[in-house]
Amino acid sequence: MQDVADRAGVSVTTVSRALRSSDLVSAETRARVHAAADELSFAVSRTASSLATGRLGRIGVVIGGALGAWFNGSILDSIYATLRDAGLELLIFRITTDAERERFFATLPARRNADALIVASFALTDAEQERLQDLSMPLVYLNQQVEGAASVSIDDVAGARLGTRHLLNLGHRRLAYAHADQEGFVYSASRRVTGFRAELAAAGVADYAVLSARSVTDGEHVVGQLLAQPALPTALMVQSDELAMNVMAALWRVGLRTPADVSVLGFDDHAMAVTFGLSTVAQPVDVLGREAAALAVDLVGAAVDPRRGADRPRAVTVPTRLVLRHSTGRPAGPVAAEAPRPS
Amino acid sequence: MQDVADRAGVSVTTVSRALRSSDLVSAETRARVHAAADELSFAVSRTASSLATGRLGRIGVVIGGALGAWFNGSILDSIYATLRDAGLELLIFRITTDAERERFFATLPARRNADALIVASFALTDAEQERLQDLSMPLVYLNQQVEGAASVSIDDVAGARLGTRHLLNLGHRRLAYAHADQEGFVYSASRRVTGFRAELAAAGVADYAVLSARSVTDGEHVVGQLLAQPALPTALMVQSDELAMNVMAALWRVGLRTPADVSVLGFDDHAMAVTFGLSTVAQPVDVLGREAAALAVDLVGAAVDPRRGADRPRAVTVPTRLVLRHSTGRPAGPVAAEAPRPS
DNA sequence: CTGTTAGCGCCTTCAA
DNA sequence: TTGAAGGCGCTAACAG
Repeated sequence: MQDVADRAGVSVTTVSRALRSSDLVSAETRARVHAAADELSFAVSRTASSLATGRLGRIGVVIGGALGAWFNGSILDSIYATLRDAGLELLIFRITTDAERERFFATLPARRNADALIVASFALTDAEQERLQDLSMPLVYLNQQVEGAASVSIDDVAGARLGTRHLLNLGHRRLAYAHADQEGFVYSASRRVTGFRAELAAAGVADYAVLSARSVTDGEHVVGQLLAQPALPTALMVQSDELAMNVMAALWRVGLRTPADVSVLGFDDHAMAVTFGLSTVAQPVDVLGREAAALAVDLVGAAVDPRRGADRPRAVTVPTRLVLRHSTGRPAGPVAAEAPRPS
Repeated sequence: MQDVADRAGVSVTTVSRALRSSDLVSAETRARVHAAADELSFAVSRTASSLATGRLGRIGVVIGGALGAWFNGSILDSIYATLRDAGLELLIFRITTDAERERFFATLPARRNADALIVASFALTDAEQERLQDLSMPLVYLNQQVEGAASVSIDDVAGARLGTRHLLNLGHRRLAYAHADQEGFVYSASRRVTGFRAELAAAGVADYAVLSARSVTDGEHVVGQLLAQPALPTALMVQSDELAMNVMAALWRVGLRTPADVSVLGFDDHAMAVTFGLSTVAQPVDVLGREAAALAVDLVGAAVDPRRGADRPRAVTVPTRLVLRHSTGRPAGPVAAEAPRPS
């Protein structure tokens, strides 16, 4: 910075101000400084300014599971975009194993290393939540409600009801719900089955089964259980698109067609859902990420300037919506369904 | 740090050393310091140490396209894991639009903000490459060869030949290759078609077509062109799994079965390929990411301590391999193919 | 093995 | 509108 100052014939202070486009610098001086900086292709060291200002300019995101997983990748995309617009960096804390989890909460590497933390779809224990409070830094929870903390989430119950209602409206009266055993630390969409049950109860339909898979990839097992029912359900709601697609593929393999033989409805709106024509309850990941990031940015701002504290609601709920493609249709009956089928 | 020092009854210097587990501190002192640090739940500020040491402890990754895209997400996963083991952070520079691209190369935000840069599957112009050289920081290219720079990549030509040979070995003599128009700045696997052609030439097979899609999602268009051939090709090699899956789905929709009517072979080994039984030429993303990160770490080390310069080869090539599932089989003939089919 | 002394590069008073 | 001085928290010589 000293060299820029020399070249522009001003002091470092002025360079600092000019580069941050402070209005305490005359337009002319500012131009001169910028020119000098360009010629020297000088860039301010974020590290040094962080040290001086006490603000890191960085928001941490705690992610459970692989970054390549659909939800994680998508959410990172929208968080990234929002932070970037705010001139902030994204710092990822990925947690994939129990060991990593323990280590994260033991050492809290985010301490003094980010201005705020977004906890993305990661089911925390009470102890872990408290531990995070100790960080005494702004916290935003994503798809997880925490007493007194800022959060952004979808309403899983409402979403599942929405989907179930669709199946009901199509005329299905013998249904099933499939979910994957939760993998421990990753956020579990377990409230969805509650919505499924509630909607059926409200409609007076009691003929349904709840099936489970060992993993999100285990469509076979779901189909196995489906076939074991006294009478084959005509519609199946699945906890996530990923599992739903595995179920669809398994269904096709045993010669069952969707939706002619069984309707399949997913949840999420996974990138590949379009490809295979999976109808689904869409979760607006882009909105989720954007809102969470915006909240984090706000909270950081509020921490600096307490006057603008409550700009934004602290707990926002983002609506889900139904996306109809080709995997749901009327149950087979006197008049055969005519929706396009994959086989 | 001062408070830890007070509590442990030593100087800040000693605290600093103890916390970095320097062997210049007695075991006893170190224990005392660690105890004090724990009690105060103190964490070293990376920002401050960066400023003092001149090393950022951070590796930048330039990524073209969405973080949620399969390749990007997967590569980030393996890079992350390797960096984390080395105690380094990951800083993402995502570039999705031309505007972002220009801005990135104009401002070079990575300058003074990362110790090294990994350029992931992002086709750079010569001017852009030079611009990066100006950064004078260690550079590692991923799936892109740059004169004199470190790189990690697969051999696209060899991979495509491998896949083509498989189709040939199955008995196919009328083939097609499908690719998506490159999206401009994202890395293009255009060398793959070269491998396809070369292998066919070597086998003396001249009966083939090259089809193109407008996007990676546009399976319909590929199928349209496929059906327009004088005689339906019995096997189709596709540039990427994502496009291949869209093609498969389109094929099924028009009533063509894989592999009974046409074999489909992808390239990548996308996470969803298993689900839909897509045979493919696997690209080992985990190895790619790990090697690239390791190379970056080495180069940073070498920059500090020039003695250990050439530990690791500067241009590594990672082998692809064939993964056979259910989308490829013998062409229909006197004896019908019996591989499982999705319909 | 431990402490003292100087910065790292920037930003924020305070003065001019 | 500009500059000078001091300090952010840590680490790297240099002593001892």
